[in-house]
Amino acid sequence: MALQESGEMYLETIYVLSQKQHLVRSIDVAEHMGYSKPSVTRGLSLLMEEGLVRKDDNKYIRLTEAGTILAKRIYERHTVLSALLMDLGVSEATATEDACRIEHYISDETFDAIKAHAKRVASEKN
Amino acid sequence: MALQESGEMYLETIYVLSQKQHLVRSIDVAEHMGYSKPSVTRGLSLLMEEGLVRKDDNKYIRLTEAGTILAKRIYERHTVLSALLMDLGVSEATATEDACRIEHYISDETFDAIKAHAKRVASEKN
DNA sequence: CATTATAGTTAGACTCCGCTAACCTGTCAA
DNA sequence: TTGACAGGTTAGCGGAGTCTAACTATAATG
Repeated sequence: MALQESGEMYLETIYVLSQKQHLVRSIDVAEHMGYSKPSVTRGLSLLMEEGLVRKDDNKYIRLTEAGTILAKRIYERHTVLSALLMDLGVSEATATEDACRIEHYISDETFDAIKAHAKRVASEKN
Repeated sequence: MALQESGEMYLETIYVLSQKQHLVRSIDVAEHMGYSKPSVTRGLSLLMEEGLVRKDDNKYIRLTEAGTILAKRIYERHTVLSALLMDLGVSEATATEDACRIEHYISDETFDAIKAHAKRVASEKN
């Protein structure tokens, strides 16, 4: 079954954290998301069942290949969406916050259209 | 407490339906949303507790003043959002569908920015 | 008048996804 | 060596919001 918003947020968080620290633990995810430790244990165990995440012998969290693909996809939505909002004049803080929710709910078609728009805007600026 | 996506969808549905048929029953809401009758009973009862909806003696559903204000607000988000998406080249069907989900998750600031953008686009076309 | 269909409700199950409480385990310092 | 602390897990709760099954009430029809 398709991932819910919750699962997508875990993936994205792991992806973002592993870009700045290389070793990601459950507690890091919990602190970053403002969740309790058990919530993270539970959330990650579901993602592990789906083969999107694994933990090594030291409990460090890794995205699998499939998980990485999904995480990148979500994160790209996030960046493109917040760029769109900022382009429309929304403050960075709000744009980031709103993008973080919207990113889970847009179709591929809409996302592609937004990406194409961003490209046009970028080329106009040169 | 603030309304959830679910409650907002009921309000919006009642609002839309009451614009085209004047008398709205639970079953209409259920059919329009693809929900079971008991789900609608339950959903509406929560909205009634919050004073957003009431039923008259014949069980016809009405929005209260407060409910109408909220419903209009949500519906406006819907129309403005789908207009934006279509302006970006998204098909009407997808734009409507995506707007229907996104509308519940954008901040006032973002909505205002989108509305301002729509205004600019409209004036450019003249 | 009895039957059937329609609308609504009640009761209760289930999923998702948070939470707290309590426990286990390993590390590090006194 | 022991004691504290940090990180992780287990068990179980609770709210939101859907569902089905089964009931009630009302209206239409033969």
